Amino acid sequence: MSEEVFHPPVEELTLPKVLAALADPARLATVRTLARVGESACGQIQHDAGLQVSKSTMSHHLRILREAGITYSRVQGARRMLTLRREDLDARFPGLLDAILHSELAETG
Amino acid sequence: MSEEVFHPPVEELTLPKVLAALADPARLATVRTLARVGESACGQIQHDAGLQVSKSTMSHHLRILREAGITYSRVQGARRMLTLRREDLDARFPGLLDAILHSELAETG
DNA sequence: CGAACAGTACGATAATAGTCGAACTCGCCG
DNA sequence: CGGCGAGTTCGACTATTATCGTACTGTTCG
Repeated sequence: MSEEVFHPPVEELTLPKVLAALADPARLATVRTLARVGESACGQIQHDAGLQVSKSTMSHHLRILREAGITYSRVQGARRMLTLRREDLDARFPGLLDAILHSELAETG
Repeated sequence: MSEEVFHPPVEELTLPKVLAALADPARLATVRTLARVGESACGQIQHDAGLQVSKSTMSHHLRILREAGITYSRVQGARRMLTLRREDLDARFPGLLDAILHSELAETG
């Protein structure tokens, strides 16, 4: 009801899509940041994650995450507040998100 | 010593590369098959996984998996015998491989 | 030896993905 | 109202990826 953008239902999340969404350093950093700070807005996430990309590129990455079912976005005024869809991800791919969040040391190579 | 092809050392495995390698249905099927049957040769894996691609495409996918550090390949006669690098993956990304292998129901969407 | 088999390497092609800047929408506030 | 800030959308460009067929290397076996 209060949803203003598309989010795939939990039963439609697919492993290839989720993995593809996470297989990008910028998006991985985004997910880690979101896990750390909880709910946050696009620009704030970009800042907190230290991502040096253009606004449109950031928007693109956030769309990939959202359409893969990794993040949830609610509109609050002029902002989009994002959260991780932890429960949905855990329900569909148990242990996956935790494994990724706990592999912090291995992200850059 | 007996290695005849390149394998990245465990400390050089990176999460984006591993996730990218797994973010493909054909390669995911390959990994699941390898987890199920243990050691197997390229052609046999392709058959067991039910992959309908050309030989060169299969070879390409197997190279991606090997270079991401997901599989180990040893030469035995005319064949390459492949195994999952379970221990290395578990050491570097604890829980990741298990999470992926246990998500069998969610692969196709 | 020579044919069949296992797999790789190469080159081409088509599709996908990442990046940006500019233009746009919407809400907020002075 | 008018401008600013937050994001999205769009079009262009580039780079990467998936796929294939063909040619190749090396192995096994009749």
